[in-house]
Amino acid sequence: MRKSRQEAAETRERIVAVAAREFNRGGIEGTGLSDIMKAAGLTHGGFYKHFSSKDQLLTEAVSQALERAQASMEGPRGARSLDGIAADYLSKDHRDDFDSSCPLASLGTELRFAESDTRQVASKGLERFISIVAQSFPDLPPREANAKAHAIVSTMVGAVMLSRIVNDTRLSDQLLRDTREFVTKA
Amino acid sequence: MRKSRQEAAETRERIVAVAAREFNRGGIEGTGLSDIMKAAGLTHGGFYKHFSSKDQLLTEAVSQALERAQASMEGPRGARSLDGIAADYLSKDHRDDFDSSCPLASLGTELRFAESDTRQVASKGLERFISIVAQSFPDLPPREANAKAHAIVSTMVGAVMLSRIVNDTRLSDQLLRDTREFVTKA
DNA sequence: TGTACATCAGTGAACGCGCGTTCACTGATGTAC
DNA sequence: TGTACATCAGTGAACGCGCGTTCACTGATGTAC
Repeated sequence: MRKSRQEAAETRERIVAVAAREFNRGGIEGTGLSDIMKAAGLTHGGFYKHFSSKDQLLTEAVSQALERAQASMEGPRGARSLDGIAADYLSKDHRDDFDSSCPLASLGTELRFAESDTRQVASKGLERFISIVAQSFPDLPPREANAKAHAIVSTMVGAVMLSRIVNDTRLSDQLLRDTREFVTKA
Repeated sequence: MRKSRQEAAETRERIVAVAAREFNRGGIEGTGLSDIMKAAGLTHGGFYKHFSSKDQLLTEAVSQALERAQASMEGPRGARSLDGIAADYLSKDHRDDFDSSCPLASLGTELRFAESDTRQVASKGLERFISIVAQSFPDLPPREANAKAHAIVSTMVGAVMLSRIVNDTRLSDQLLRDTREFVTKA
């Protein structure tokens, strides 16, 4: 049954990638380790050969999800324009797709119950998000650019979260569209 | 052991009020019926004399929490000014106090897993919030006022949620302050 | 290079625990006469 | 107004279930000589 070191390393990566998707989709408490292991093509018993706890996996999954979500915000020469970032972040695709969703918008209110390590990773991801958005205001003094970025990141995360709660598609779409226009003009 | 009809009605109200606070504080999945009943001074067994399920209680608790949070946004003559609403919503008090917290900011990402009734109540509460904020723009055409309100509500809900995740107090405070200034100038 | 042994990735059963829910029971309240 | 009975709010034990975690086991991989 033993797998080679390389296979084992690949398995571990696969679990983290699957976990990032499953947590985004089902929430932290709503997603069991069995769900994740099954989605990774394994049985649940082997989990602890790779991770010491659900929380450790969560921390790595949130970290990877943040990286993946933010990768598309940066082009070859630093951050993309705010218009481009907002167009992606506030798209129906982002709302409906959990594979590369921003975990701040997917797991937001659950993250405050997570252990210290996870919150640390989430905080760092938020700071990076803020700094990417702040780069869209090269003409503003750094303090002002940062302050504006704080508000705009809050706006985008809030809009995606709310658009997912609402059970009326029209309102959900409208929230995204109006917020995108608002951010673009900011 | 039987209580009078009035006492029973008071007990039911007390459970809903306590539940609103406890759900806001601990999240939906993180708060057990035993926790709520204990906080209401009862044992868990009697729960089903008042409610048919946890979800029914959740629906009523979210409804009441929304009403309580929005009551302070309206004065004797309609909605208060946006400055006043933002000052309260984006205060440290709101961030740190779960007794009368807005459930959109406390339970946000968990609400999308709730049953249809609960999501309906949350959606209606969001629409009411939007309409209150839209009243702050009496000089704008209704369509524009509504669009602006969509973005501003997203901003406020997002900022409070993020300020609760972050484990660095300075960043948390800054998020609230910067967002408040941004909203006030909008 | 070949052999003997140690390692360990993955399996599947089992663990204790807390959850939402049910139930038999109690005894004060409500109702019928 | 008083009495006999039905109702039912609240108690506390019990239920089945799924969770995170542990464990004995398997057998291919890795290591030592």
